[in-house]
Amino acid sequence: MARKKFYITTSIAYVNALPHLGYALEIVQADVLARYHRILGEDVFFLTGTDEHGAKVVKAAEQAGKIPEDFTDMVSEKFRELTRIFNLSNDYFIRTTDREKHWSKVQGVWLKLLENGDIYKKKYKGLYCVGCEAFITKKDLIDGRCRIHLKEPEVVEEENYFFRLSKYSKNIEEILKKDKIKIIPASRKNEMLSFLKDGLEDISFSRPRKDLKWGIPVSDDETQTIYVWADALINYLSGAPGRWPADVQCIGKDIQKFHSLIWPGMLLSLGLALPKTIFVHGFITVAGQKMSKSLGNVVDPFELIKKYGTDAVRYFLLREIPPTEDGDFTQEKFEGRYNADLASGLGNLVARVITMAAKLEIKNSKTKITNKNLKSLINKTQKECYSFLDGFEFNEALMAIWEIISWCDKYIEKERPWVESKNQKEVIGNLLFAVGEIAKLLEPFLPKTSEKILEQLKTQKSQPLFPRI
RNA sequence: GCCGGCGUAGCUCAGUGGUAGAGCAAUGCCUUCAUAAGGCAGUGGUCGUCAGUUCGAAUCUGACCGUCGGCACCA
Repeated sequence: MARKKFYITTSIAYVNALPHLGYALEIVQADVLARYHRILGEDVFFLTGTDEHGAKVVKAAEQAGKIPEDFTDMVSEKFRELTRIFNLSNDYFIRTTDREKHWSKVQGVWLKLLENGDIYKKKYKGLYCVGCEAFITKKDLIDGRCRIHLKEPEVVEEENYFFRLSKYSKNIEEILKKDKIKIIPASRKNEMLSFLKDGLEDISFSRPRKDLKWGIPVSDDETQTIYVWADALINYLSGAPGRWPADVQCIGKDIQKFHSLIWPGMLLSLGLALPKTIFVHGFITVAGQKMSKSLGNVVDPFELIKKYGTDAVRYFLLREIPPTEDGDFTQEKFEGRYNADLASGLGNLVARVITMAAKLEIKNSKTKITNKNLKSLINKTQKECYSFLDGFEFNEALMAIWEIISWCDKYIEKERPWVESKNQKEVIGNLLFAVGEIAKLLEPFLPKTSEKILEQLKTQKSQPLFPRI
């Protein structure tokens, strides 16, 4: 029998700025799911990458004194490095500047949409701010003036290609209502449904080449550049040939609309299958405030990892940040979690068990579980853990695992296995077994730590997993 | 403005009609195998405010206050 396929994607990161902790959350969550489904024996493909076109990137490149080609190479490499330091198990890293893999696919999709009659040319009327050298939206206005340049914008008309999204509006509404694409959490689905009530409008799919050179040219019209949606979303096809449809697409709440409305519209037009689940995570605030350059409170994941280690940061993101809501980062919260859960909890338990086993020369390979309560707790926890992961509840899954740790600490206190007795070896045997099971359960979340624990069980040499801060 | 979420111990949150819960932090005691780690016990809350339904409300209803999010071409 063929193995069940599992295709999971993250959004592709926009390379106008360096990676921050919020993006790390998304790739770590996706990594846990990918690793979990590999454990289930499924044929997993895990895709991530970078989105590299558009005016903002050109601007950021200029500010950095670089040409877009070099700038995007540099920033994209930073994101690739992020995947490495987080120990990500992604199978591919797609870049939208990849002409061979991505451009050709995008242009092919464009032609298909055109063939289906879903792309047409239309005059686009927009508010253009001379100061910004770009179209701005009503949101950018204060008293009818651009909030940056305090000038009234001009109404400018230009010709764009449009995608007939309106045609699929009813269809998309049905799809979301019937959970043919399951949006998690439900509150995000409701947002989309309320949006769909009024029906969707057609959306522009291109910009004049003169305004946007850094992008993929429209297949049969050199005067136009393909706009972000028709470019970036295609990465899910170009980055993993033969893998579509995705089982899970991990995204942030800011780009929900594109994934829950525009993307399904495109797929319907193309006659492709729909993604099964869209998982929408929240944002990370810093001491209750939005992370932003202007506030100067952007948390650099590279520095965090350098200071605390990969798995400590993974643990914080998965345990402290609610999966689908905003969560808060502070140094105090981070170190609190670290000391309480990782150093005193997991790390300390592993150390005391291994030390006792080593002293008595009890080989892990010969241990078996004799305590019925422990046995049923482990079985129960494994089931819970898997079902929490099916529901994207990473924090709950970790809490369940930590119950075993707590049980073991109580068990040690009660049995006092450092005192010589006739069941001393049996007790330590049970503990060794439990620690091994904890390590196995932790693999999707803290892969390196899991490995270290299993290694220590073999060598019986205790080394601190998480030195106390 | 419209729509939706939330407001429970110092902090983070669980708890959808029947005598208020967990983890962290703080306190006391016990213990020493272990990363000054572990165990036990207590402390700690008029469950946002007001009104209503009910024998009985954190839990249902309404109003109000506070807070957060959504309301398409920035991704």
